[in-house]
Amino acid sequence: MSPVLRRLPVLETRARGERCCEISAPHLSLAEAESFAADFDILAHPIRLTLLDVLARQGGRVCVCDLEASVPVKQPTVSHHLKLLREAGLIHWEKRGLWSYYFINAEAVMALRARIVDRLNAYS
Amino acid sequence: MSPVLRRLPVLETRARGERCCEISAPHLSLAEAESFAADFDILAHPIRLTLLDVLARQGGRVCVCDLEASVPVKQPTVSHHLKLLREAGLIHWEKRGLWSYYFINAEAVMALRARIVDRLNAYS
DNA sequence: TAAATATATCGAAGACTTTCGATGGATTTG
DNA sequence: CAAATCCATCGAAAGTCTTCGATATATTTA
Repeated sequence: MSPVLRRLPVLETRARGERCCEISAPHLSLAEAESFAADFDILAHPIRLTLLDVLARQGGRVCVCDLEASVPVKQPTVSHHLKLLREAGLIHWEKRGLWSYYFINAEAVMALRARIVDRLNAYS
Repeated sequence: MSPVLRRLPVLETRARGERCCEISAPHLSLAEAESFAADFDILAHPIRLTLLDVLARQGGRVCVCDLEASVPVKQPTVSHHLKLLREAGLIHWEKRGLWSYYFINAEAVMALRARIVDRLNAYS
């Protein structure tokens, strides 16, 4: 029998209303949980994942018109998702003449990946 | 000057309406993007992250009453998030007498982490 | 200077998510 | 069997997110 199982009370005979288990407080504060959730949230949309994919593959600058051609939504929606990615720090932009060019912030993406991997390592 | 910059057209003199860049089609299909987005989505909530944290730290079974004590929402909300985690395959449950005991599906969490790391590696 | 263009932003509509009170089924205990 | 308890589910209310047409701004070209 594993140590984990030995630690459990006899389940069916426990008095009602009692705590079930010796349980530690969550080590994650609410603020930490919200911050990690925001990390996952920015990635939790297929359009944003695709835009990041195009920008990462291209390596350099890509204009909005080309990004628009790579996803099945209209231009204002592309601009909206680009804004969210920008506000999350994952991409940069630059205006040149009539065009807006976007490019990956590789350092920010690596930092995000590190935070996410750390969190997931706590779970298994 | 980097190869990336040399490949760019002269930005300001490009004819209007033309493609801006030599851009490859996204290598991510819409279905793939949706599937990855779902992976991030299940983790994109502070309550779910906290519940997973408690379950992972405890290692064994935890009853709903104790999970409820570890997050600032009411019992139906805890049950709702547990259901989402269950449907995503990240946790298992078991009823014993009056109580429901939940526990981590460590294999599913590891598989999720592997998919997420793969995807993030494509971005930087 | 007028017309054309790229794209950001606005505002509204619709969809989806979160939360919780109320309820109900299942189980245990007196 | 009655009372108490745990907790899943339901349904409604509120909140948030996504999408897009319309518009505004900046820029370029004729």
